[in-house]
Amino acid sequence: MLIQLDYRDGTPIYEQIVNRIKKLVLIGAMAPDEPLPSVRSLAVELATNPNTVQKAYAELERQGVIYTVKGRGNFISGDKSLVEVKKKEMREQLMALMKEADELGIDRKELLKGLE
Amino acid sequence: MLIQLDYRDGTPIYEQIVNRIKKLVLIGAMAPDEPLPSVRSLAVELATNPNTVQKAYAELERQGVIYTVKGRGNFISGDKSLVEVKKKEMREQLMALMKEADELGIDRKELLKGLE
Amino acid sequence: MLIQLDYRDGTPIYEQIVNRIKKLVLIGAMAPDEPLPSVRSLAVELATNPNTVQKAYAELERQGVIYTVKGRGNFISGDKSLVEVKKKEMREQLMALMKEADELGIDRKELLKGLE
Amino acid sequence: MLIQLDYRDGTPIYEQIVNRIKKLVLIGAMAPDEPLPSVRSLAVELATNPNTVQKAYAELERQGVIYTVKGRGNFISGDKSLVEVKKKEMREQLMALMKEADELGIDRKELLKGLE
DNA sequence: GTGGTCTAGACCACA
DNA sequence: GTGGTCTAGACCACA
Repeated sequence: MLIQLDYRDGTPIYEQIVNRIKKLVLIGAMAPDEPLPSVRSLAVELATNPNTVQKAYAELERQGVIYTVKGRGNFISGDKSLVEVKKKEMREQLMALMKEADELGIDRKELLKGLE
Repeated sequence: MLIQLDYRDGTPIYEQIVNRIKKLVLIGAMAPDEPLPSVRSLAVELATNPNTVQKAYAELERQGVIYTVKGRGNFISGDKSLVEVKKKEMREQLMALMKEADELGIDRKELLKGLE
Repeated sequence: MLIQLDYRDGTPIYEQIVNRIKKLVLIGAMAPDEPLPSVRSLAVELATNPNTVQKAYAELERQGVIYTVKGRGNFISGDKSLVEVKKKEMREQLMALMKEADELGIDRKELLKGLE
Repeated sequence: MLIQLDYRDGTPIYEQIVNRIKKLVLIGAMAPDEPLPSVRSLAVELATNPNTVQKAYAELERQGVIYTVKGRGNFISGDKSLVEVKKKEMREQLMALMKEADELGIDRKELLKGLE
């Protein structure tokens, strides 16, 4: 798996793993029901602790990105609507930004110029 | 000062203080060279630890939002370009968002629809 | 046999097999003394590990739902009172629920409204 | 705090802690914004590992039962609707039970007799 | 082999 | 002092 950790950046390792895998799923690099590397093997690959990978996988399962089968491993969920969820999140971020701009008297048009 | 802390929201208290004061300055609620409440008095007002307020003020000084005069207190910087700095930050956020959208194959136009 | 496993749902596979077979017996889909598929064939059918099916059968035997004849295979028990046992279990669950409701000050009548 | 662990029972310790605290909140034994014992002190009290308590608290926060303030501690959420949520859960359990009874040809009235 | 839980203990940010 | 993250390693259920 193409996961690169950045030990300098402040975000926790387990969170970096979560984000990376979510990204891989979002861009379609990992197909539904495709198995993820085992907790232990990924830990070795990333030179980190199995507990840390475990924490990342647990969070991914909680978010519905993957599912776990005891004794078998972890697999990508078939949830195709993940991109839709992401889109919604981005819309919310944009609207919050626009609201902030308004409060500061910054022109929306100017802010968005050339972004389309 | 009109600062309301939200203990439930996860962001550290010192960061909430920083954000609130930046906001107050940005919207013009605090004029250049206006004094801020002393560390101790604000700590009392917010029912928090003086260390926390101190940390917030240090961060604000680092960002150039306020300046400290030893023995006299803390004051709002006269930096009128603060809004400009903010605008630049917002542009960067927007460009990062657009880049992410591209990676996920989300149409920029669709994402920005109705925001102007 | 009409057994469908759900790998996404968290319950262990051997337990799903146990539950499914108990259900089949309870609803009368499997008659007393009827033979069950062999461990190996069911394992193949379910694309799972023979150990898993073995564990499920052992548990079913422990519960008295099936019986094993060495060299011949596994068979449904003639225990017609299985439904009675189930009914008793359900009563116990209901009474535990009612007890919990009492502790929380939830009205039993309200909780049971429209269920008869 | 009145928390008793049962090391014999199979449910994980962290989950027992979660359940106990939820119960205490549900029955009103702990008021909103009341502080919980610190991770370390509860670990000592229960003769368990701080990580285990930490895991329980993290889960409680995820469920909205408590909220965390870094450097200060954990506090009970003011969510009064917790009982409502619980009631809804119990209704769902009851309806599932009734459905199962129907499938087995068990009379609902008989099953519910004397429970009100 | 695979995931889940737990211990013992360290280090860090925050208050 | 308080919570959050992480390491190193053990033990267990499950497949």
